[in-house]
Amino acid sequence: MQRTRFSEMACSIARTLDVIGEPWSPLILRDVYVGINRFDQLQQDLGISRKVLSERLKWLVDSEILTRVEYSSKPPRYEYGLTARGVELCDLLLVMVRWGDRWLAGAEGPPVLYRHHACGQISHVEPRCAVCAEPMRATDIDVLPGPGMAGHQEMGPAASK
Amino acid sequence: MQRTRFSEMACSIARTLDVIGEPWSPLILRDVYVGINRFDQLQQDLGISRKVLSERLKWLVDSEILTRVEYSSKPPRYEYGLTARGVELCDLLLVMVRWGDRWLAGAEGPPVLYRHHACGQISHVEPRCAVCAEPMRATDIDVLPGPGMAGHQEMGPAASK
DNA sequence: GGTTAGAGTTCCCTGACGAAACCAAGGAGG
DNA sequence: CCTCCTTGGTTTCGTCAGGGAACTCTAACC
Repeated sequence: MQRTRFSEMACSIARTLDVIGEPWSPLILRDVYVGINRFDQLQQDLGISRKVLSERLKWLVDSEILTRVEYSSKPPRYEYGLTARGVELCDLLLVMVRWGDRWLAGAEGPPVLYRHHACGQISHVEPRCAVCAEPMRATDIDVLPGPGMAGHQEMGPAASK
Repeated sequence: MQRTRFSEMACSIARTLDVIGEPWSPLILRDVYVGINRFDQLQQDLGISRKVLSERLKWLVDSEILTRVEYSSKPPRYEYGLTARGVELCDLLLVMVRWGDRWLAGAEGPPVLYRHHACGQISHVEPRCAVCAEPMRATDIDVLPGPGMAGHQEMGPAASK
């Protein structure tokens, strides 16, 4: 019995979820982003089984999210780094942080703060329109079929909001 | 043997992933957002098993992402809607769309387009700083321990980038 | 009564995850 | 030389989540 193949859906959300739609990959991405980039460090920081970590790392490298770089050849030793698409995927993490801080942090407040270089303030990301730079939330948009929708009938959100 | 409890980690990303860190919940969220909000519609659109759909819907309602509203009492009939926190979680979907369109759409182009009400253009979200409105990407920030980090040693990304 | 619609629930099997043990290839130190 | 440590895995076995298919319940309609 086959697991659902999200990569074959005519939906960018589903395709993205095919790459990163389980908890460990985003958390590994986050660790690599903050500089925790070796196998044992990752395993200890995340408390993940070595087996799952090994599989996830391979998946992320094969998906071109991470690079695997040999930092010592005798004996062979490896570090992981972000690719360009991996760096862009970190945007997703920042949005998760904002949502988690807002709704799940409780009275303790956020465990991690993010200081924006440009303004020097502790801040969160806000989604804005890439064209006009005004806020662009789910309630601010119409959803239309795109060129990649031809030939696909399922996952067909042609409905206008 | 217990699955890892991401909700107990001192990390907003992990906590968010505890709520929505598998593929079906974000896809259900998306469907409800575009107006596909009844059981059979969801099941058909997503091609998900009725069992998993039922479980995921219950989870999302219990997590206060979705509401379950009776639209007919004889016989009982239900629709699902977004809560305020559910609407905010849709930001995550828009970021997924942007990444998926950019890296996974291939030659066909994006399956779905998003038109921003304010400027009327087909657009994508761009993460910007909530304080100064300048772009705020993963490469634009320092990561610091926050108030919710006290008493937690694991998941401790105090490293400054 | 039979059929349809809507919203699930149950059962059995498969695939992913978790714990623990094990493995290989080196380097460092005695 | 041998032992221990480090690094980066791999293997095994049991648990948990997902998938397919069948089933259930409550109504409305003919």
